[in-house]
Amino acid sequence: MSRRNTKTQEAVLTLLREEQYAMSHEGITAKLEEPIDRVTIYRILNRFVEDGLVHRIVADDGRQYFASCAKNCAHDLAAHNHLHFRCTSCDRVECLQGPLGVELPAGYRADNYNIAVSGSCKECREE
Amino acid sequence: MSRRNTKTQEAVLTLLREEQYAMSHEGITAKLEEPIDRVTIYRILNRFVEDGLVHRIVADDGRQYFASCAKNCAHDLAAHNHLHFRCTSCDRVECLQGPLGVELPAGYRADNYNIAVSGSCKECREE
DNA sequence: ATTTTATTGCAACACTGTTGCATTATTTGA
DNA sequence: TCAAATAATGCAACAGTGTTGCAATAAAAT
Repeated sequence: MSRRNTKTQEAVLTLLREEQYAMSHEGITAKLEEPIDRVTIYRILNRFVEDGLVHRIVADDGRQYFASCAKNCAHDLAAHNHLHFRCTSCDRVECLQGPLGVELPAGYRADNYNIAVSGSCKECREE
Repeated sequence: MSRRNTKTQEAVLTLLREEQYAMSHEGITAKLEEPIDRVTIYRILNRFVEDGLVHRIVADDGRQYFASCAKNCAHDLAAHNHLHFRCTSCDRVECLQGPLGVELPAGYRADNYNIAVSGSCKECREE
């Protein structure tokens, strides 16, 4: 199951790398110049997550957001252990600051961290 | 919009209070003796959340889970600032330990904390 | 007992994300 | 360079979660 290079994948990855916010499928669709099928976008994103190029955040609106991984964070669980903030006004999701001291009780194993706080971001509050 | 007492609401609240895990709509339906309409359950749960009787967790499967609030946590945002763990084997969601030191950058306001970690719980790992 | 209106149940919908399958396009290797 | 193998795409259809509209029901208030 080796990967192939395609324009569509390139377009999505470039978009995610340029954007400072985590993007939902909806946001990605909106920003793409050439329209790409909804299903294809989801499949591309899932592949990126599998390959560790992108990380997946489930915000507290229950939707998936995707953000380009910082370099070398591929498959590094700890690197995904940071805070995500969703602004309920502008609906942007951003990754904030470094790792949090989230500790599980003995005997538990974490496979995925999903730390999502929602509220109003600085920009929206200043308006 | 004052509230009225009904058997259905009583049944759902009792269920949530007896259960040590946070429950999804699905789980609630499964445990109810008298069947209650899906829509009604959602409406009851949303009312409970509004009234601060129950808190809502969005796990990293994107689904809503509901847990009876500890006494006096009603509308107290800080009290909801704790870790939620979803076991991907037994699919149970539990509320773990005390508040976390989640700090937002200056200018941000948090309206909702949703800290969800998934993995394997102690019980499932011991099997 | 009667009125008021919160609650319920049904049908229908909106939305997110996935699966199946035929078609297209990238790789690979002769 | 061309042909075969197969990854990626697009369309249709589906599954699941959660919501809204509306008529029927039932709790509370008079």
